[in-house]
Order: sequence, then structure tokens, then C-alpha cells
Amino acid sequence: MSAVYAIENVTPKSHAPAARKFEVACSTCNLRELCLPKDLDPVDMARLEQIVYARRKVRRGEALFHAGDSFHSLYVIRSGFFKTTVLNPDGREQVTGFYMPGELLGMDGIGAGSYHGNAVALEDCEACVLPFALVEHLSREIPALQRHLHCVLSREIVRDHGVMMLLGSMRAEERLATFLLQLSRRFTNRGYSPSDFHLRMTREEIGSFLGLKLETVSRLFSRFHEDNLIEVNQKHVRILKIDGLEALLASKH
Amino acid sequence: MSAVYAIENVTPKSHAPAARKFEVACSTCNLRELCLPKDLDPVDMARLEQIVYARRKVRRGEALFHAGDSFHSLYVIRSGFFKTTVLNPDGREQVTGFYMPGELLGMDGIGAGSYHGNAVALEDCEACVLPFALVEHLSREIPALQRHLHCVLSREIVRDHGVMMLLGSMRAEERLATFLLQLSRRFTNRGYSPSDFHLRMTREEIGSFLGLKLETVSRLFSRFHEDNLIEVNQKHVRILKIDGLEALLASKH
DNA sequence: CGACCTTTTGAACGTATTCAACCGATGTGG
DNA sequence: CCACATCGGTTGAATACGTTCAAAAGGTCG
Repeated sequence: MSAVYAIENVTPKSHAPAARKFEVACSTCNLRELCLPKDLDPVDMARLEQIVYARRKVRRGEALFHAGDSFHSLYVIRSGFFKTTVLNPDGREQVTGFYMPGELLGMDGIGAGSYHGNAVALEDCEACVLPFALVEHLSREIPALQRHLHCVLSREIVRDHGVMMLLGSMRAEERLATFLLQLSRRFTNRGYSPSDFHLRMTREEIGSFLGLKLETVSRLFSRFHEDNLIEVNQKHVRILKIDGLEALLASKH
Repeated sequence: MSAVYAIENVTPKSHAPAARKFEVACSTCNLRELCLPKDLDPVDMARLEQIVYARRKVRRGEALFHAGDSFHSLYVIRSGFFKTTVLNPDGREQVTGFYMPGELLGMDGIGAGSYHGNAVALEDCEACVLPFALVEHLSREIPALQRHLHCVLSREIVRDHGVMMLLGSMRAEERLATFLLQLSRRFTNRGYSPSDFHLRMTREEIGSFLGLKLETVSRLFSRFHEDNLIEVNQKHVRILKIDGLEALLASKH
């Protein structure tokens, strides 16, 4: 496992092992339901905590990794929001997802040995570093971890298929409604208000994700506002009629 | 491993174990570079062949699995073409991919324990059945298999991101050009002509995949034909200027 | 051969984009 | 502290791209 030490360019001020170990204890992390297997016995839990090699702070606008960087680790978001993007040969950028605490980043790097896309912090963020060699090693010994890893990878594929559905066969207003409902659901899972939240991304980033131009996104927000479905004030959104948004999806072909 | 026997509803005329074992020998399958780990020693290869529990024939138009079917197996295509689709609550269908021999189907089922989408044969097909419990079991003991599985899952995610790029930020003609180039590349990898092939899917299915209507797809085929980039005759396509198609991607905005 | 499905093509239409102007919030330097 | 630049967001008007509706031709399969 000597690979571990070559794996990450950790920020200089990363904590010494002793201090770190306490700080990152997964067993007491309030995100553990999101990123760890359930029903783990204490022994396995202790082994699993060894996976978390370090944490990385990433400032707003900076990247956790870039496309092409050589792949060594997965990351679990501890705090903050990320966007992931891919870049066309001709320079166009496509946002492939928005990720929040407890979610896993970097799975696109396993196959080719280098990350396929970029992961950029939308605000100051912190992420747990999971050296993938360790993850693979331990998941051979802890079936629950193996299973969990496979599930997370599979769920990412399912998520992607949902995005394809959105991009391939929904109208603009359906896309934005879906987006808002999805955000609401994920905030709810994390104990935040389902109806009242702060968008970390710009209109342009939302547009890129949804396959729309920023002006279209802005107009849709205004329209939803006029229809009393939501209140919008810059980045703050309050959902007034969640069933009104859902109705947009069911209706008109 | 008693689970194995409950796993698949194999077609009645599936072969007896003895005959089957010879027939499906992975070590002599000409698709092995596509679906197996490289550099496997003979012992591991022999163990790995035990994974292939059976083969399933699927007739054109029939499904290898449906969305919601409980998940037990991955499938490797031995012959024929499949499309995968997801269905909206309101009934719209989105084609999420086209799959050809050597490619893996069913990865969307791992996370939830049931398949998320449908896999439908575009012609008479045959697929190898890989009971996932066996795959997980063996991949704990054969690191090369474990690695291979992770790579395949990751590559599927990368593929999906490519489709998002296509759907989210390309114009119609770029989408179709990308689609044709992609098909060409995959045929080449399988030893077929890069420029001369038979589309197994309808214009409507292509359209669904590319986020376009079938009429638009048809018009684009005609336009590419007029521009002497391709020849089209119903389902038969011949690419005349591969760099002409590539140029469509680099150009205008 | 006849029924049905797929494909092609045309014309009118509509949705989202483009281009442009303006506003408000935020941040910087004189 | 205010002037100014910058960035993100909103809104309007013209445009363009892809869709819709429709008709007809070509293939395929019983």
C-alpha cells in the first residue's frame, strides 16, 4: 500500500495523522448515512475509517480535480457545493451535475486512469479523500463496502439516465421544474428546508446543465414567479406550490 | 452460492451444463478482449468462466429485462444489437443508448436492486448471463476482475457524460455527425468496416437518443447525403468523408 | 398481394436562441 | 467613501432552428 503516500497533493497545512484521525472520524460524521454502508459492525467501521486519507479544502472557483489529471482518489463532499463539467474539443462547456455534501465525486476517473471531467467548487468546500487503491483493497475484505461502492457507481449511472431523459425529451419549463424539485428533494434528505434554499450556481450554469441558455432560465424563473409557483430573488428560491411544479411535468405531452 | 439457481428464468431450451460449458468458453470467445480483463492467468480464466451461468436468446423486439424487474444479473452481448430506454411517468420514452457485441448491459440495476430501464433487442440477439452475486464473489478473489468491473462501470458513466454533452450543447447536425462517428469507431473496434454499416435502429429511435424528432433525423441524413458526406439507403449507411463529419463538430460556434 | 410500418419531403408554426439594452449587486482603487 | 468596473441577472424584439402536421412513396412481412 505504498501507493497511498504518492497519491494526493494534500494542502501543506493538512493536519498531522493523530489530529486528523479524530477529526475525520466517519463513525461520528453526520453524513455517514449518505456515504457509508449501513449496518457496519464496529470493527469494519474502524477499518473503513482508515480509508479517509485526508481532507482537502477547495476555495470557491477552484477545482478538486481537472479533466486529464491522473486518477488516484474518489472524494466525498463534506461541506459545500460542486459542479462537474466536461469540455468539448471546440471549447464548449457542459455542466454534467451539481453535487452536495455526502455525495461522491471522481467516479469518472476509474476507467481511464485519469479524470474525464472537472469538479469545481461553487463555494468554499471541504472533501474527504478516498485513495481508490485503498477502497479497492478494503472492499475485497469487507463485502458491505464492496456492495456499497457498486451501488454508488450504479446510482450515478441511473442519475445520468435521468439527465438524458430531461435533456432528450423535456421542454424547457419541465426541465427547470424537474431541476427545482430535485434540489428540493436533496435538501430535504440533508435536513434542510424543502421549499427555501439558496442556489449556489449561476443562471448560466443551470442553463448549461439543463441544455438551455441563461436568458431562458431567467425567463422561466420569472414565469414561475408570475404563476405563483415560486418566489425568486437572485439566488434565493422559495417554492410556493410544489404540486404546481409537479403538475408541469405530468401535463401537456 | 445457492442463489445462482434461483437467479435466471433461462429459456426452456437452454443447453445442459456439459454442452453449455464448452459452448460458452470465454477463453476462446472472440469478444474476450472487449468483456474480460487482460492478462489473466489460465487458473483465473477458468474460474472466471464459471461466472457465465447461461446464455439467453432474445428475439427482435423483445426485452432482455424491463424497468422494475428485480436485478440479479449483468449481461454481455454476444451477438446482435440492443437499445436501452427509460420511461417517463407521463409515458414518454427516452433511448439512453445502443449496445453492441462485447458490451455490458444491466449496470443500472445494481443500486436499487431492480433495473432502472429497459433493454430491448433490435434484432435477434444472444447474451451471456452474469449472475451479479457471482461476479461480486469472484471479484473479491480476483483483483483483475474487480478492477475490470470498476472500469466498466466508470466507463459507462463517462459515456453518459458524453451523451449529456451531445444533448446539452450540440446542434442537430453535430449530434447526428457525432452519432455516426461513434458508430463507425465501435464497428471498427469489432473488425467491421468503419465506413459501411447497417443501422439496426429506426429514425425514431435515433431521434429519441439524440433528442430530435424522426423527421429531423431523416432530413439530416438527406442533407449529409446532398453534401456528399454519406450515402444513405434506408438503414444502410456509407460514410464517404469521415473528416467532413468531423469538421461539422469543430466548426461554427 | 395487401396491410402496415418506416422513411422522405414540404409548408406552417412555435419554442428557445440571439442580440441588445438595462439594472442591481459586488468589489476595487483613487 | 465614493466612482467606477465587473459580473450576474432581467427583459424586449427579431431570428432561427427544430417541430408539427400532412401527404405520399418505399419496404417489409404476414
